[in-house]
Amino acid sequence: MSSRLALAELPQLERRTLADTAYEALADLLASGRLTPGDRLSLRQSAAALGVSVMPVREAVSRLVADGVLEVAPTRAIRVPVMTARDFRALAETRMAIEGIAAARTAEHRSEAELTAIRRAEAAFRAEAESAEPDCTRAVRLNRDLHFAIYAACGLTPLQEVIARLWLKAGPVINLDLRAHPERLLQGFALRRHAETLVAIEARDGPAAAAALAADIREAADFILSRGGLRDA
Amino acid sequence: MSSRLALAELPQLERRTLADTAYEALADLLASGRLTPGDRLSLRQSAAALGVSVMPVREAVSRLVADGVLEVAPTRAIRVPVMTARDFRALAETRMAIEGIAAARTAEHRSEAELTAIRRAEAAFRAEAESAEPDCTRAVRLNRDLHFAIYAACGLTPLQEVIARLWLKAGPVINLDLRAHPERLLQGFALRRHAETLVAIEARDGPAAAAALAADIREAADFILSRGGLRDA
DNA sequence: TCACCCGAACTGTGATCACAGATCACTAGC
DNA sequence: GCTAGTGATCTGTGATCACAGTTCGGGTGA
Repeated sequence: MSSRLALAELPQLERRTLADTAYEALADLLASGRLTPGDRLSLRQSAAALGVSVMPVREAVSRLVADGVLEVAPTRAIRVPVMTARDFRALAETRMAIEGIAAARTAEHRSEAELTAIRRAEAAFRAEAESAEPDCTRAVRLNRDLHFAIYAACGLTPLQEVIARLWLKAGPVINLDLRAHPERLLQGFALRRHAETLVAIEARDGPAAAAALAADIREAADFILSRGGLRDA
Repeated sequence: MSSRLALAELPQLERRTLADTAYEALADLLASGRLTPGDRLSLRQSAAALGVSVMPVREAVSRLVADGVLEVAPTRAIRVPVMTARDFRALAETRMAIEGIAAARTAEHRSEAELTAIRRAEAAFRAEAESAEPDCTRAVRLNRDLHFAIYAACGLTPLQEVIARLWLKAGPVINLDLRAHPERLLQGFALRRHAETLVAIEARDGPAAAAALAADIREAADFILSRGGLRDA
């Protein structure tokens, strides 16, 4: 047929189910901290809010439960898990190890284009953090963008997916803390570690990139733990 | 009440839904290689086989899809993903990195009881592999037991969960290969690496444990890739 | 004033039905 | 003989209903 070539250029249009949409909506609620540890979630209420039946929400929730981002209590209530300080520490250590690996690989494998993207993301976060009136919500998103710009260049898709799930799990705690204590952002804690990481990636120094990024995670976690907002183990 | 203490000793009995059971049944099918890459899965047929309605199966499948262990094709067909050689290599490299970390942490933190458990698991696998007529299915299970005995001692629950998901994802490919080429087991490839890992853990040598375990994963992956059973990227 | 109990309203879980789209065997037309 | 089309049957997706267990508020008892 004459249209063979033209048809070949058509992008595969993705199939989005209502469950996918519901998943993203809930994940966003969690990642942005509007759903905080201990909060309960009702299938029917969520469904009503999203304007669909319970079915898609049910599927979305079951995925989030499988990820450990939500949990069903023995009483069958769905809620955001309340992490103990011990749990949070373990999660942070896991993130330091795994995200450190990704940063190291990025430092060793990154292309120039990827380096440019990382530089741009770092600059965007810095601009927000150093601005006269930083917007916390925006800063959190830019911080996430920077981290994932780094992980995207590591060359290992499964590793990225693992990290994305860990972030989803840590999201509620981190954002809850940030909303309660936005001053940390102003002190530019993360800025130095980000700069160190960027320098290491530029220099193709894997171990240094891993160390700097792990330090970033550790300091953020230490800060949150020092606030004492988490339940003891 | 007088029975307060006695009641406190009761273990919380877990609530098992049909969806949980269906999930385990399907996961077992995948991990044991009875469901191989490319196979299609029907909700209704699976439900009939399990003697339940489609609902629990649906939920189980949606979890497995979220884990990347199953996928829904754009035609809405559910199937076991067919990995390209490139995908499998990326998965293996991710596993080498992450499971290496776990092994290193185990070497540095393990208790004597955990070391004993690991020794026992290693001996069990060795006994099966060196027996006159090794049973492949059994050997695969013992190999898994050994690896997870190591990971269980790493002290980081989130890390263990991450690894479990990676194994589920790699399961179909590995088991498919093993069923097609059981001779690798007989040659005792893995035995040396297991022994090296055990020695390193005994000596509390983290880097050595990570290297030995990563080598175990790499050699298994290389063997499978050399068979050419996987589609090119 | 406090503890208890009962019932209404809610919870997640599972089954069933409805529907649009995909498959596949088969046939009509060239 | 081979292709295009057609209809029965299957697919996953979503909505709805049924049910048992939980939660919570209001009343009754002491």
